[in-house]
Amino acid sequence: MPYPAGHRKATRKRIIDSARKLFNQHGFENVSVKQIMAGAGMTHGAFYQYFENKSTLYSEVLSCFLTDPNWGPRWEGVTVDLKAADAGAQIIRAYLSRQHFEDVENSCPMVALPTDVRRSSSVVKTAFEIVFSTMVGLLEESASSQEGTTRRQKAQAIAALCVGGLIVSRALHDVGLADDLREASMTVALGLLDSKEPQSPRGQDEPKLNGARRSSNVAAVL
Amino acid sequence: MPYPAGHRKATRKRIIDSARKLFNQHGFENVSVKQIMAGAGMTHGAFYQYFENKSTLYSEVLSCFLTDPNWGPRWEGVTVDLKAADAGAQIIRAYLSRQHFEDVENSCPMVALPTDVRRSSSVVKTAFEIVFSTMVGLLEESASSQEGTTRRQKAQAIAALCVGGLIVSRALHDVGLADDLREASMTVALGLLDSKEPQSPRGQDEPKLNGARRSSNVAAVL
DNA sequence: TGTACATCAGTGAACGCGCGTTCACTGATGTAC
DNA sequence: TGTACATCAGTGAACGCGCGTTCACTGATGTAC
Repeated sequence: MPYPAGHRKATRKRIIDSARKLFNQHGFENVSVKQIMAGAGMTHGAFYQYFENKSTLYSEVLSCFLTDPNWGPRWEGVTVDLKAADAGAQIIRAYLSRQHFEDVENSCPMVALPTDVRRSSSVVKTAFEIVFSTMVGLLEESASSQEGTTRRQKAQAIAALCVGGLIVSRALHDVGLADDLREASMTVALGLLDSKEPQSPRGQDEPKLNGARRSSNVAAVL
Repeated sequence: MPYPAGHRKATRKRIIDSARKLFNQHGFENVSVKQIMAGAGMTHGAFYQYFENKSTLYSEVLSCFLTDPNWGPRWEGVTVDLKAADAGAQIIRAYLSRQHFEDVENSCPMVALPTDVRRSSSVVKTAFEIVFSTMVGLLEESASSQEGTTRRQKAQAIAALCVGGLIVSRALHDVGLADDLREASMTVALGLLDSKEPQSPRGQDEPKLNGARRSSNVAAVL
C-alpha cells in the first residue's frame, strides 16, 4: 500500500474544509471546483477521486458541522461551556457576538447558507434541520415556559432570532445599525430566555444540565 | 415618435417584475439574462437597451419594493391595514403567515435574498437597509418599551425574528417542524409587541397611529 | 384616405470566457527481495 | 542497505456547454404629406 494510512482521509478533510469556507463566503453556486481544490492545495482534476460530483459535496459539507466535533467553528475569543448553568445565555452571546458577525468564513451554516439550502435537495435540508434542532434542544434546556408559550416554542423563537439577527445585520450597509440590531437581538433573546410566568415563583422549570444531548460534538453546530 | 408613450416604461417594468420573481426563487447569481427576458416575453438581446449590465439590475429590483406602491407583493388572502390600532400585530401575522411562507416568488426580499445582499455592493445593501428600517419603524409605533429595552430595540428584534423565522422555516426538510417554528415565532413576536414594563401601568407608551411614516408605499416592503 | 418614411423596440447569430467533468499521464510512495 | 517495482494520489489538456455581452439586422409603429 503506497502512501501512509490516513493520507486520503486528511486530503478529503482539506477539500471539505476549503469548500466550507468558500461556501460560507460566496454561497454554494458561486464557488467553482477549481477554487475549492486550489484552497486545498491541489488542482481540479483530483476532486473527482474524492467526490462523485459537485452536488454531492454540498450535503457532505453541511453534515461535517455535526459529525466531527473538531471541525466546529470557534470564533476568536468566544467560548461556550455547555455544562455551565447559564449555557443558554452563553450560546446566545456567542452566536450574536461581533466575532461571529465578522468571521464569515467560519460562520454557522444557518447564517451563511439558509437561502442556498432552501433551493437544495432534501438531503441538504435534512442536514440543516439537524443543526437547527440541536440548537433548539440546547436552548430549550435553559428556557422557562410562560403563559401561552411552551419552552420548546420559546427555544425555537430564540434560535430564529439569533439566526435572523445575524443574517440581517450582515446585509445592512450601516455598520452602526448592524451593531444596534445585533445587540438588540441579543438583549431580547436573553430576556426571553429568562422571562417567567409572572404568577409562578422563580426557580421552577430550571434547566436540566446533564441531559444526554450535551455530548461534546453538538458544540460544533454553533 | 414611433410606439405609444409609456411603451418603454411598461416593458421595463415587465423585465424588473420578471427578474424579481426569478431572483426570489433562484437567487441573484443563478438567474441568466436569457431567463429574465424570456419571463418578460422577449429575447436576451433587448436587455441591454434597458439596463447597462446585469449587475445594475440587482439594486434596481430591490429598490422597486420601496418606490412603487403597486409593486408591493400581496400574498393571497393576506391584508394589512397600516392605519389600524393593531397594525404591528397585523404585520407580524402577515409576515409569518403560511401564505408568505409558500409564496416564494412574491416573497419579501429580506427573506429570499439576504445572503445574496451580504455579498453585494453597497448600493444593494443600502436598498436592503431601507426595507429593514421601514419595517422596524412600523413595528416601533406598535411596540411598548420594557425594562432594559427601548421600543426601537424591541422593534428591531421583532423584525429580525420575523425574517429569521421565515428563512429558517423554508430551509427545513420537515414541513410540520417548519409550521411549528413559524407559529412559535409568531406567538413570541406578538408577545414581545404586547409585553409591558411590569411595574408601569398599562396604557402609557401607546403607539401613535398617525405618524408621517404611514404613507401608503411603505406597505410595499412587506 | 393612402403611401412613403424616419424612428427605434426587439431579434438572434456570434464573441470570448469560465464552468463541470473526463481521462491519459506523471511521479511520489511503501514494499519485496 | 540498495534497487526494482506495483500502487495510486494528483496533474493538466481537452470536451461540450451556457454564460454575459455585442452588434448588424428586421420589422412594427406613428407621422407627414
